[in-house]
Amino acid sequence: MKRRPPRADPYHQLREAIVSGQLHPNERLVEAAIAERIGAGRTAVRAALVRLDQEGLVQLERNRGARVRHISDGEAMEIEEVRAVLEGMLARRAADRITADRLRELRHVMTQMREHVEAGDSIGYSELNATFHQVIWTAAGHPTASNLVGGLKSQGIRFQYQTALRPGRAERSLREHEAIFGALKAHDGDAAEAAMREHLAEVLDTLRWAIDSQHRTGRWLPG
Amino acid sequence: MKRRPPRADPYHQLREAIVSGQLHPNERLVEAAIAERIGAGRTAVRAALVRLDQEGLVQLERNRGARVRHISDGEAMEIEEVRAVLEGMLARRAADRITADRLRELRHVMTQMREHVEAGDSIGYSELNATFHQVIWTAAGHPTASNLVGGLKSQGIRFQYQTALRPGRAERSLREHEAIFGALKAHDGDAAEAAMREHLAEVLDTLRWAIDSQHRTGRWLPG
DNA sequence: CCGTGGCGAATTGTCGACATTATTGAGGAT
DNA sequence: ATCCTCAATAATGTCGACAATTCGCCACGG
Repeated sequence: MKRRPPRADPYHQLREAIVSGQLHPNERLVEAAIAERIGAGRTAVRAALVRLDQEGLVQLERNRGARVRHISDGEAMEIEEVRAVLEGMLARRAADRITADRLRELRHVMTQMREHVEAGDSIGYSELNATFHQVIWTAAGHPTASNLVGGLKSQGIRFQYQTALRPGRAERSLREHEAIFGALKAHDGDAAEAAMREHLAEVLDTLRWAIDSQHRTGRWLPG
Repeated sequence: MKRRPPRADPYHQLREAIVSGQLHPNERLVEAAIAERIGAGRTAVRAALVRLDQEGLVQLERNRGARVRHISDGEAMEIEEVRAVLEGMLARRAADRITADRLRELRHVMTQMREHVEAGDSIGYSELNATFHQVIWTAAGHPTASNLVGGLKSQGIRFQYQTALRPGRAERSLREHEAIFGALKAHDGDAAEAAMREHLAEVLDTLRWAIDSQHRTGRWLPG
């Protein structure tokens, strides 16, 4: 069951184009060009840019237009740190409140993840990964925190740094998700938060590896 | 007719008006009226509303205009929860990195806080309180987390619920800040996070008290 | 050779006008 | 009295045009 982007409004289109890497960091976003590209008026594009600026995906300078905001190495790590703290809290809450339905859902997602790992499809795995976490957010019943983590540009980071390329990462990630699932199933808040934190600590470690890897392979300009 | 101040950024003016309570929750925000009120064009006001919507201070419905977003009791508590987690992390980091200058600054703020408490000036105290926390954010050197907590509408909450009215709250709050300061001075990350969490747990408790108090004193419509 | 200053193209910021959409209220039928 | 219809009204959404600003480019002078 595939679902296409909910709307074709400039905001979602631009957001998708940015986090998916179609638009590169520091690339200039000219209102008229975008408007024509996606078939909308300049007004709508402008509103979208304001939103994306507030969200941190775009940098908007007065009289100078908009650029795709470049996420530095340090900032990428900061984002993952924040994510770890917030998702840890969410996992703890989710352990108390998760329903049997949601647990089934998670199990289903994990089954698919396993298949994608075995098939070597890291892109599909990444999407399922996002789904897995989102189900937990929902189960936590904490809209405020969910919106904050959802607003973090972590999927953009995964793309920018290709963290999935680390050898053995997928298998390990899978085990970590299983640990989280186990804690949720047992309704053990402490364990859930711990497992989630451990998982995201690994993600952060992989991010460090990816950064280091980029530096070794010729991207010597520090971000 | 009064001449409006020529330099008026609609965004900041509106934001201030909202968090300070000049504009009430659910109050409708008509673009033309605001534009004339603060002497700006409708375009600028519109952009400001988009930003405030993204920030969560304003609710923007398509073809229906904007309202000051009403923060429900539950959401207020959620916000404070998130704040506790994030500020806890920031306090931990600040303990490692804080400089002597910043410590002096904090001590100075605390001295003023003490004076305001003794003078019974809870409004001035509230502002100093905000300053105290902001200094810690700066010391933590973590822009990502700082921006997130800064974006939370916690000062609006303080206003909406009048948490400072709780008997003995100010004195207790003062002691909690001293504990945080002590941990930072000792560069003890664990203690700093613990003290900050304890402080914000107390804030949350006071918030519960304020909510309950409001319900008892005649605001029977649940938020 | 290098800094300087000023056209000129490109792009953004702002305004006004108009189309589109919700909301309100009166009036009539049941 | 209640509900429905439908015009009147008010507010938002969108577009086009124009002013203001930035930036690249090139001639000019030291």
